[in-house]
Amino acid sequence: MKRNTWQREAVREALDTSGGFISAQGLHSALHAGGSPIGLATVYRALSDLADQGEADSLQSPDGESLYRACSTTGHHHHLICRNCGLTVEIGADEVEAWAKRVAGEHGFTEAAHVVDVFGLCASCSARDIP
Amino acid sequence: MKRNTWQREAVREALDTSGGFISAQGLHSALHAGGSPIGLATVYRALSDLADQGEADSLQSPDGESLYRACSTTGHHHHLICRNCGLTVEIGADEVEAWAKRVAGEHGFTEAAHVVDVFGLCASCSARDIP
DNA sequence: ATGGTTTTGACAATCATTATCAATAGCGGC
DNA sequence: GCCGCTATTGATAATGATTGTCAAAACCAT
Repeated sequence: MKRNTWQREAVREALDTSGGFISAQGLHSALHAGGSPIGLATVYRALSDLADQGEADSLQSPDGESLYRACSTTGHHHHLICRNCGLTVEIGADEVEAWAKRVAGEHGFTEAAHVVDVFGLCASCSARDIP
Repeated sequence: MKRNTWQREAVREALDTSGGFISAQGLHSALHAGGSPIGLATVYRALSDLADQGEADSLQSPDGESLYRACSTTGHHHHLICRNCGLTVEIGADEVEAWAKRVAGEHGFTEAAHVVDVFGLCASCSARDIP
């Protein structure tokens, strides 16, 4: 049976609040900064549970960290992420789904999963012009 | 100044031989199995050099390891990878390039880069078992 | 409130990767 | 070919994220 604990709620809420993608360690720091005595291991567990249940998305930062984010869209989708400020836009991508499935099929591959993420500079960061 | 050492050659050759994506640790094991006394740290350095020079592609496996591969196509391309045996097919993806650029533009993003990789089971691995 | 279980959290363990640094080995100049 | 300078190597320590351990605490149906 699955139980409801304030720790899980805290993680869920912190995720919602953060807005963009954040690491487990980062979330733990944020929670501690907010006065919560939650343990690091618990944050990892909660995040991985949320990800399993589809309540959170996860992806790997370019340097190998796992990042998490509360996703509003419940179905399968991808992300457009500002590499400067972290602003994230959820994007549906039927086009890409179809393409991935077709390409996999053409080469005899089955059980195709895919990783599709777009990184760029959002409008305001572009305007401000980053080096 | 950059020097040519048999170690770097060994890594380059092992990469060519391997065919698919392989981890630094895996390459090191393979080299040792072949009798080479090359050091692990050296393999890491050589791989990261090759990746910098564009002689190798690198990507992160779903579980966070960095994988490397000698890429035959010099230009921009993506990969279709067997998650069981590592067989890799290089795929051009004009469709996806166009899509990524368009989606980024629609949201005011600039300097869009993208990560697009498809993981699946290749024909022979599909035919053989796998639960 | 009670009991049976799940969950927590401090800490150890693991795993990939990077840094350290003395010893080694390319390479240009002789 | 031989010297010397310096980049490179490699054994090992260090790092940093993540996972495992397990007794104590918390949850929930009764």
